[in-house]
Formats: sequence, structure tokens, C-alpha cells
Amino acid sequence: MSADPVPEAPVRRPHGGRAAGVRRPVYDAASLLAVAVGEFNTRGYDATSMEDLSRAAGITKSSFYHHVSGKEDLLRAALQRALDGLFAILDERHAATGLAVDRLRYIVRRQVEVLQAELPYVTLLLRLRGNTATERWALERRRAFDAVVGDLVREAVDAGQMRADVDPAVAARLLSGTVNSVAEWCRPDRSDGQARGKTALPEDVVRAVFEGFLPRG
Amino acid sequence: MSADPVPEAPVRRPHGGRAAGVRRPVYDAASLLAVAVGEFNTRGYDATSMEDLSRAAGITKSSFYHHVSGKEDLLRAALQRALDGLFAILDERHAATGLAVDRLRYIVRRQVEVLQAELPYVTLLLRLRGNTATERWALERRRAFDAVVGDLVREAVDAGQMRADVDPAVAARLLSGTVNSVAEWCRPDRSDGQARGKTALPEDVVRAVFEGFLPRG
DNA sequence: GTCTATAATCAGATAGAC
DNA sequence: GTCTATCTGATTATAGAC
Repeated sequence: MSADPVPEAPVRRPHGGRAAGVRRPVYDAASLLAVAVGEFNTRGYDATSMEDLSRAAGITKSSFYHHVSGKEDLLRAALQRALDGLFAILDERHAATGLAVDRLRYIVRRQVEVLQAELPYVTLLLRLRGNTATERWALERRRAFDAVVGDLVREAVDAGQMRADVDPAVAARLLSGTVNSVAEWCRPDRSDGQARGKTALPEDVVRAVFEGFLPRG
Repeated sequence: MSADPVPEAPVRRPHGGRAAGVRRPVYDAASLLAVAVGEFNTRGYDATSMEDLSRAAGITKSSFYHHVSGKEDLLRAALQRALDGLFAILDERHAATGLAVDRLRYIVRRQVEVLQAELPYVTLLLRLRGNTATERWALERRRAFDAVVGDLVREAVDAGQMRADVDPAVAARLLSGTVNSVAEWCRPDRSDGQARGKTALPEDVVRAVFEGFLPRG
């Protein structure tokens, strides 16, 4: 179920120097990808020009093209990374064994964790419209992930581990929607769970989804 | 708290006829807006050209410009309609009086109903990036709506009507996120609650958010 | 109201000097 | 590796005939 792991950013130093004190631009492919994804998420993929990207990287458009093959390739690399992170969850032990509802709970928690760890890449994935072949490929992969979750919800409902008075298909979509909505406001710097530490958010999402917001008892 | 109501589509018939049997194009401003919003939601606002819009309306780009003043004005009209629908909820009786948790429940239900009734317009609103002044205006209005909901969540938590072990700010965002995620898969034609009728979805969302997906008891 | 034709601008991408 | 200059095509918008 997993895909090829994306190689981690090899830090390569450029030859040409700049005036000392000037904010150092990024040069290697992985860093340029990070810059690009940031711009994509700020303006939207379609509204972001190669000029925008190169400016954000601190070089001209031509220099930028020396490092990357094009706009869509940047998008594909970013989406690959997001999808690899998500699909890797499904290979984990607790996602593949045990009660359906427990596997579901584990996947939800891990999904939020991956979303936090790979925030810009997952955010980009969640905002696709499907205009290019690359986008449609990623959307299809994403649907495959959601289908696994959907099947698990149905299994849990059938086993009486989840409430049956909400249609399983609707429940699955609300569940995914709730998890994915975190990308729209989560910021990596800020610990979103206030004073309860950095790991609080995944558990909050699990509680909200499975137990709801009403007081216990 | 409400804004000016948007006038309902005055059906105005065009003079120039077409060959009978050919699919009749739309001519009045409201119909062209509906067409445009549909295209915006399919491709994304930035990726949709005026050529795309005019082709979808069945006329040339120049003719299209005869009816509308520009791309951004179409966007503003659409966002106005979505925001009016949402803010009108806050003026309703059950949204303004009663226990905080009950007001919240009512708002969530009505939000889903408005989302269903004005689906394309609300969808467009929820996908904004803030590239133009119009988008930023709409985003600010949307944030104001969310702030009202956020305050209500805090009030409900403080009153012990909602669980206190999830940060109120996080709870409010998860709540809004869950509701808004419906726009990503809800289709007006299909009755999403399966065999339980068309009005099932709002209640399903309310149950999911407040009671969670675990079985009762 | 609709059309063809055309501005004026900006997009993604490349050539080739240094 | 970076740059200036340029190509090619798409984009928003307008002019003006019918």
C-alpha cells in the first residue's frame, strides 16, 4: 500500500556566493520544493507564477528553471511526499490489526500527526481541483486512501462498534472532513493544544470524532 | 449582523433568438452568475478564464462582457450571496436565545442547511485564498462568522454544557471544519442520507459533532 | 446583444552569454 | 549557477461592425 519513500533533502552548498549579511537563498531541489509549496499554499497553485516562486527563492526565473523542470513537476513531488506519508500509516501495525473501531481510531490519530509533520504538503494535496493529469493522479490516490477508511467505518458500524443511526458513507466523509479541516488552521510553530503540549491535537481530534463535544456521562 | 439581501434572479428574456432546438443559453445576470460559480468550483477561481465562462454560458467572451463587468465582480456577487445566507442564521430566534449549547446546535444544523441550499456559493466562499481585495473582504466576513461560533463554544464550555477536556478554540475550529467539509462532497441532486430523506444530513452532522460516532450508552 | 478583431499584459519555458 | 533577453501562447478587457 505504500509508495517509494521520498529521499530526504541532501544539503548541497552552492558555488556562487552572495554579499554577506544578505538573507541566504536556498539552492538544492528539496529546499526549492519547500519554498514552492509554501507559495502554492499561500496563493493557490494556479495563482502562483514561476516568477513568484523564483522571487521567493531569491533567484531569477531562469535560474530557478536550472534547478526544477517545471511547475507541475514541483507539484507532483510535493503531492508524492504527502501521499507517501498518508499511505505509510496504513502499513503500520495498529492500522492493520485489531477491532475495526480501534484501527480507525489509530488511523485518525496518525493522520493528524502526519498532517502536522508534513503540513504544507498535505495541505496542498487537500486543495487540489484536478485540472492537470498530475492533480487527477493525486486525487485518485487520495480517494483510494479515503476508501480504505470508508470500508473500515462500514466494518465498524456493522460490528456495532460505531453508531448505526448515521449512514456509514456519511460518517466516513464527516470523519475525513474533520481530520482534513485541521490543515486549514493548524500552524506548526504554535502548539495548538494550548498548554497541554504539542501532542494534544491528535488526541483532541480522536475524542471529538468518536465521543463528540458533549460532556461525558 | 445580517447584510443586504441579494435580489432574486429577475427572469429577463433576450431579444436575439437562436436556431430552435439548440440548447438555450442563459442571458440574465443571475443565471450567468450561477454558470460562472459552477465553473469556478470545477476548476478553481484562478484557473477559470473568462473564455471558459463565456463558453459555458453559450456565448462569446465579448458578449459575456456585455452582461458582467468582470471576473472579480462575479466573484463578489457570489460571495455576497453565500455570506448573506450564513449571517442570516445568526439573526434567527433559536440562534440568539437559549442555552449556549442549544444555540450552537441550532446554528450547526442551519449552517448545513444553508450549505445545501446555497451549495455552489458557499463552496466558493470556503475555498478562497485571499489573493484579491474581494477575497480578503469575504475572508474577513467569514472569520467574523466563525468568531461568533467560537465565542458560543467558549460560553458553552464555561457553562459545563460542552466537554472541557478539549480546548474551546480547537473545538470551535473542529466544529466549523466538520460542517464546512460537507461542501466537498455534498451533491444537491443526491439525497445524501441514503433512504432517510433529504433532511437527514443536517441532523447527522449535529449528532456526529455533539455525540460522536461511538454507540450511545 | 452578439459578433470578429485586437489591444495590452502576463504566463511557462528556453537560448545563450558570463 | 546565474543572468538578460526572448519566444510562444493564454489572459483580461475593449473597439466597433452588424
